[in-house]
Amino acid sequence: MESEARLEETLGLVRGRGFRITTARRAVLQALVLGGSHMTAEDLAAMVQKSHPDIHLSTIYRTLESMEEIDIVDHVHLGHGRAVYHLTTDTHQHLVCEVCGSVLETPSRTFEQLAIDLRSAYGFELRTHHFAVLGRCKICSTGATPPANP
Amino acid sequence: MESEARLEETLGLVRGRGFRITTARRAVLQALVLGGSHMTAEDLAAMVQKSHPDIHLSTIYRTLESMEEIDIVDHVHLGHGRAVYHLTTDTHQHLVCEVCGSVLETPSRTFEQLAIDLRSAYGFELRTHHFAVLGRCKICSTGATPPANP
DNA sequence: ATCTTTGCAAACTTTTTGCACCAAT
DNA sequence: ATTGGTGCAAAAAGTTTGCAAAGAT
Repeated sequence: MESEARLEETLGLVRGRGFRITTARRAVLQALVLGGSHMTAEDLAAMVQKSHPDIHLSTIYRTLESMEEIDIVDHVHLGHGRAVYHLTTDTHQHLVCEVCGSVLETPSRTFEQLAIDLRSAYGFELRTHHFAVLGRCKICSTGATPPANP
Repeated sequence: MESEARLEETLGLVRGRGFRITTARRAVLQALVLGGSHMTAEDLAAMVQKSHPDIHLSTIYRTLESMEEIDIVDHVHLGHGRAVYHLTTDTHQHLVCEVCGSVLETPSRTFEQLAIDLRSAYGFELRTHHFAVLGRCKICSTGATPPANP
């Protein structure tokens, strides 16, 4: 099983950085491995609590925070408040439809040219996969309300 | 005065859409015209309250909501919670440094190629100037912690 | 044994809402 | 005179924190 190996590898990193391996951390990382890459803290809590009902939401937040410190996890704000979390090994972008809320993934490569442009024009180092791109998905953009974009 | 004209023009749109012109709306739109394009609701409240101390923050939010409905105002989430608001006539992008928080503006044109790519690959209509781009500014990216980006 | 991490409850921040009053048309 | 807008206070929604107890090393 690929995902098992991925979990163990990640746990190795955690230990390597001097952090303890706890039930909560194992469970959260497992949920991140299995659950895809648009999981909110609450999604993760729900998933984790299926097997470990007393792992508290605040523990999820603290775990995520620790994992971000050591670059194992990253989060993205999809626009309307709640953040979504994913393993840093998932390198992709989110295209979020602001009409229907659907999320499309695209490889980071799509943003390479933009990164180059911003670097040369402004010295700005784009952190791809740390922001969501808003717009309208194929279905919603061909519907009644056309995009109000120039 | 250019900004006066801009305010009156905007108020015309408000009236044209069947919305009433109130002291609060005039004041908020004025603040948006004068205050630049990274103003949070609180920033706007502070600005408005200099001359109209009893315009409540909740009124600011409701005004912004109404103005968004009729496409006069748009907002962007800069990552860490609070949203910033701007007139839709300000068409530019925000490059937000996730280390120092500074905000750089870039013309929408910078994102034209990306918009074209996303449209052809996914049928996704990018809404430029509705998202913030996170990364590290020139100063912060040459400092101690290098960007963790491939 | 030590020092991290957790559970809980409570605080916090940003935004939204219910309701009675006020004001623009 | 109507009906839409506002002030206030209180509720949501999402996240963070203080503290004492539990758990990993």
